Amino acid sequence: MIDPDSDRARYLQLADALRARIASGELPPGSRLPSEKTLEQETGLNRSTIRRSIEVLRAEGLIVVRHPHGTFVREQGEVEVVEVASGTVTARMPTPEERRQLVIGEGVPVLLVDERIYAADRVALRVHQQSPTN
Amino acid sequence: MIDPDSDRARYLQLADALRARIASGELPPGSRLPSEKTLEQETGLNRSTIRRSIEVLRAEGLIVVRHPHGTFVREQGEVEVVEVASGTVTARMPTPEERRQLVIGEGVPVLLVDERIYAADRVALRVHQQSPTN
DNA sequence: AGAGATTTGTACGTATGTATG
DNA sequence: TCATACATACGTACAAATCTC
Repeated sequence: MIDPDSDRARYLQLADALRARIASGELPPGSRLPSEKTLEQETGLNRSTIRRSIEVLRAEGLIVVRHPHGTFVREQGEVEVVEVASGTVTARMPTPEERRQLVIGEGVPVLLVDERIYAADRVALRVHQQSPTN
Repeated sequence: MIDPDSDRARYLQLADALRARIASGELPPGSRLPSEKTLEQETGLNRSTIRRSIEVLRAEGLIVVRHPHGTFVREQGEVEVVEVASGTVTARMPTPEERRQLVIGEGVPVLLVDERIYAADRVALRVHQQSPTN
């Protein structure tokens, strides 16, 4: 599965492989990835290299690591819809303080609506034209 | 500066220290951080540990690494304002493909407006009160 | 309560490669 | 050619948190 002679770094190859297994549904949301030890055995890679792959997927917001339970495919929870009539909307990664205060997982950006801030995995913004078509 | 006996992990202590130096303006946008070797000497930490700190700041979108020039405080470039009359706005980290196609740096999320996608460090959304005739 | 197994977290060391100036 | 600086990848050891017996 991993080609040590490839131009592509091994940790990226493994990240690609795991990402593909998630995207395909083989590893559905909530499911646990193989443990680091298992991945070592399956791939022949060093544990440090395995962990770098995991870091990549964490930064992408694809997985969450729960110590010492394992590494899990992120589940999408309830999304609150916030109505926005006017303002400026931007997004960025949260500061550590914002991460703490709003309890934001790794790899999850924040949505900024003027002065308001929302965790992007729990809030979607609804921009109306005139009246919502409900 | 780094307390090896602290409960807080050393790589997080260093990340905190560098983040503070950036926030204070001591390391302004565009400036180069000390090299890994310099940080090793200054902190007494192992290079691997130094690099973990750097990774933290990269994931936060605070810095960019240009191999082999150095590590630099991210500069905010021109921000295009995109007018949005209606739709649903969300944000998430980009996929690797999106990163390539849109040339998005590390630690930069994307803004999704229905089917449209924008790099969050180059685009801000302007939501109208009364929409123009689309 | 205790022991042991499992799994991730932290931190060190070492070697070599890649890219730029 | 040489020096600098980041990148990759291996290895080792121990710690922390949780679960099971």
